[in-house]
Formats: sequence, structure tokens, C-alpha cells
Amino acid sequence: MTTIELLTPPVRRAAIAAHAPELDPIDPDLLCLLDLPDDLPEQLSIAEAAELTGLTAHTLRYYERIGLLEVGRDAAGYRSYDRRAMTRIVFISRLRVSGMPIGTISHYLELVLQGEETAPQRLALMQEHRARIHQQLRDLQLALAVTDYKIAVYGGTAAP
Amino acid sequence: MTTIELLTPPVRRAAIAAHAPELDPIDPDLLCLLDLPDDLPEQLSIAEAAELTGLTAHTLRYYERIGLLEVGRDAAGYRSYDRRAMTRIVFISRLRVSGMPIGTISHYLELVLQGEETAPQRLALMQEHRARIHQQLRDLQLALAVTDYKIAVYGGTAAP
DNA sequence: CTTTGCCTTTGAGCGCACTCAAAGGCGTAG
DNA sequence: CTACGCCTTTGAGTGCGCTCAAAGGCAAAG
Repeated sequence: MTTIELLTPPVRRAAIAAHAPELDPIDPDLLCLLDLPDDLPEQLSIAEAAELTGLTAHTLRYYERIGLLEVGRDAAGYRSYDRRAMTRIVFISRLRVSGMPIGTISHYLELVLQGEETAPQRLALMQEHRARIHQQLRDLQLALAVTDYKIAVYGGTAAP
Repeated sequence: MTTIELLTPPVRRAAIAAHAPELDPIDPDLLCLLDLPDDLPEQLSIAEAAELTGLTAHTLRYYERIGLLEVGRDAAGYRSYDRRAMTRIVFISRLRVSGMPIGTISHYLELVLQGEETAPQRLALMQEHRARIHQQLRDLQLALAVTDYKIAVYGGTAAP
């Protein structure tokens, strides 16, 4: 049997491309996305770090347990999040919400730890991820079109 | 403590908006996304259906088991996928890859089954999903910017 | 008749990413 | 001193979405 790809029928490629145009090239204004506000306190408790990042304290401890994160302790043995830790959490969060698995993030951070000579591997890893994000954007645009269609016919009575 | 949202700092909203512009309004050419090719056989085996949709036979059986799908049988008791079934599979797939949970898809399909009077609820459901997709698109654009940044500095040597 | 291959069912197992429970320590308020 | 709330650890539990295993049926090929 011929391989028809039902999910992206070749016939419709043009319409799809028109609906999911090439993304803008990188915007210099966004290059500071990992910067933190200047008024961020130097040391934060786990509750504060959780509040600011939108993660739970549970999740922050979990990330530390699996080696994604290193966090200092205060005199009482409590976790104390400095700017460096917060930067890393934000970085990790951004990759997570974009669908990068924890294992891959972990791998990337290990490569960073290993030093300068792993730069090409890190580059490759990020480029692969970039490609996956682009694919995901296309998938979302298509799903959005389907959703719009369903909304347009007011609930999708026609076909299921 | 003031609620700073580190993941979408208000300060950068403008740059972010510029990078993730409003999506195009619905494209009429895409309204036929759920149509199937004319040359699609009337009845397909599970292996053929899997091949065409990119899902596994396991997954197709699973979807049927949880009530997402109804499929007829041939004389031998084998599943036989007709156009109606294939349309539904494509629809389900599109919602799945866009991140809609199976429970929500299931709910939507139940509403369809209940008839015309559930149209408003279906509309609301799809609009919520549309909003989530938009949010996800924004997240992806941001992650893409971070990824681009990391690529630009050739592997992200600077900050982790 | 036997082999081969695709199909059936039920129920169990898995990987991921959390998420929670239990048991206990620190430090301030009353 | 005690109570309270936030913190600690380890280990176990949860929910989702598959994914597989076992045991067996159908049917064309040799």
C-alpha cells in the first residue's frame, strides 16, 4: 500500500505552509531572557523560589535530587537560592515547558560542566531541540486550525 | 514579597509580543483538514490504519478500549476501519499532538454523542483549548528564543 | 497438516514527571 | 515550655499514555 500520510497530506502542504509561516529570525531583544530582575533578593527560601518560578517546592527539591540543580544551605540547613540557582531554574523551566525531557536537560547541563570542548555537542543538542520546537509549532498551528474549524461550526456537529 | 513572574517578566512583554505576534485568523484553505484522500480504501485493517495515521496498532486498540473510538469487525472478528473511523482517528490525533488530554477529547466526543443541545459546551471546550494552544505557542516561541540564544553563543558556555 | 503471520482479548508493566507521606529539626510568638 | 509554621530527608504513590505479554484464533502458503 502506498504510504499516504493522513496527518500531513501532501496535497495540503501549501495551505499548511501559509498558515504556519517561517518564524522570525532571532530577536536581539529576547537574548536577555535569562536575565533576572535587578531587585531580586540575593538569597531566597524554597517557598520564595517556588512562588517566583511558578514551580512547587516539591518540584524544586525533586530537581535537586535528580541532579538538575545545586543549591546551598543556610545555617539551619535550609535551602538558599541565589541568583545563579534562580537563573538555572528559569532556564530549566523554559526548556521544560517547551517539552524537552528532563534527561536531555540533564545531559546538556553535564556537557556544560565538562567544559569548553563539549560546545559542539551542546550546539547539536540545542539545534535538534529547535527543530522539534518548530515541528511542534506546526502541529499546534494545525490543531489550532482544526479547533477553529470546530468553533466555526459551533461545536462540531458535522463530523465527530 | 511582591509577585514577580520570572518566567514572563512584565518588563519584557513588549519584546515577547513582538516575537510571538498574533496568529493569522482562520484560513479557509485549512477548513478541510479533516477530509480524507479520495483514494482511501473503504475498509482498512488495523495495521493499515496504524501505518496511515502514524499511530501503533497497540494505540488504536487502546483508544478503542477506553471508548474514544468505535470500530466494526469483519467476518473473522478483525477490526475494520472505515472512513468514518479514520476521520475520527485523524481528529483525535490532531488534538493529541496539540496536547489535549485524552479525558478532554473523550468528553468532547461524548458531548457530540449527546446531540445538538450540547453545542455551547463543545464550543466552550474548544475555545479553552484554543487559548491553551496560544499560550503554548507563546511558551514555545520563548523557548525557541532561549534555544537560539544558546546556539548563538555556541553551546551556552556563559551562564548554564 | 503444519507453518507463518496477522489478528484477537485481558491484564499487567513501564517511563515520565511529579506529588505526597512520615518523621523529625529549627526558630519565633505567646 | 509549648505551639506553630516552615523546613529537612527518604521512600513510596499517582496519573497519564501508552506498551507489552500471554494465550489463542483465522487463513493462505508449502
